[in-house]
Amino acid sequence: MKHTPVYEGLTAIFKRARKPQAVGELLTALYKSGLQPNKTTVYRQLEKMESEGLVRRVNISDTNATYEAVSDAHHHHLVCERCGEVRDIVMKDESHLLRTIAAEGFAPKVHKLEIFGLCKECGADK
Amino acid sequence: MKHTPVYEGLTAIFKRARKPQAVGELLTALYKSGLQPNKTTVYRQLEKMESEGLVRRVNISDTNATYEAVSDAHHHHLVCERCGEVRDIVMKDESHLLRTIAAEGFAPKVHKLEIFGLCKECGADK
DNA sequence: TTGATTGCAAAGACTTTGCAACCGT
DNA sequence: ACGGTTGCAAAGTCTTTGCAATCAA
Repeated sequence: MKHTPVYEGLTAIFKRARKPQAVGELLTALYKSGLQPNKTTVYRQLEKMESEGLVRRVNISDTNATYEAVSDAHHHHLVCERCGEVRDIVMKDESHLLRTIAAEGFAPKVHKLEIFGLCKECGADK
Repeated sequence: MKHTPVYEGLTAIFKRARKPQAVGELLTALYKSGLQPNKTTVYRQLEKMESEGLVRRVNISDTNATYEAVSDAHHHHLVCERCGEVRDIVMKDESHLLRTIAAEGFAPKVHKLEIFGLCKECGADK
């Protein structure tokens, strides 16, 4: 694989990102880091990084492709509907979930769980 | 609320649908039932039905808005990546999930769980 | 009658594709 | 040199909006 500026820029951004990144956010972040790649290039790099297993697409937005680093431990997302904060949450035990699925004869590969609601701060000052 | 043909057509389709419906599928189904509404009308009716709490949007596709009837019991989706089949699955006990979330101080409103993998048939003939 | 609904065309947003130029190895 | 990468423009999809005409209550 080639080490191009955009590739390394994206890798660095994902490394320090504390929440999933939309394509537009990634583009902005790249500009801030001194690169000005074309939007097309970002799409193509993300496609490449996804096929390499470095990032995965997440379902927190209906309208914008959003990615996060795969290196993170398996987790899900708490999405605040008011302030937009996205926090990772680790389920302590998913065996019950997996057992239920297995009973259906279904072979799960990936599952995506997103919880929408109000975060601690937004739920408090209401 | 008005009882228009498209509205009633959509209601009937959702009633007999065994899986979430993409906008395109809904449009096709409407045509088959003798209606030929404009695509715009379908989008607008879905928007209205969602605000009325009759349907909800689901996350099984990254590119197409997909809806299901709200009347269904709370459940999640098993999505076969090979044949595209979508089956509902009811989790017997979600209290563990809810307890974990509560520990974060987060007030959940809705959560969406989609499991992608191979259904019984597609997993077998491989 | 009156406000909601509809169709059509146009605009909008996001994403993908084609192709020539460019860059890293 | 060679294959992957990039930028630009164009095309493609899905979705939304404006507006006048139409329809249901």
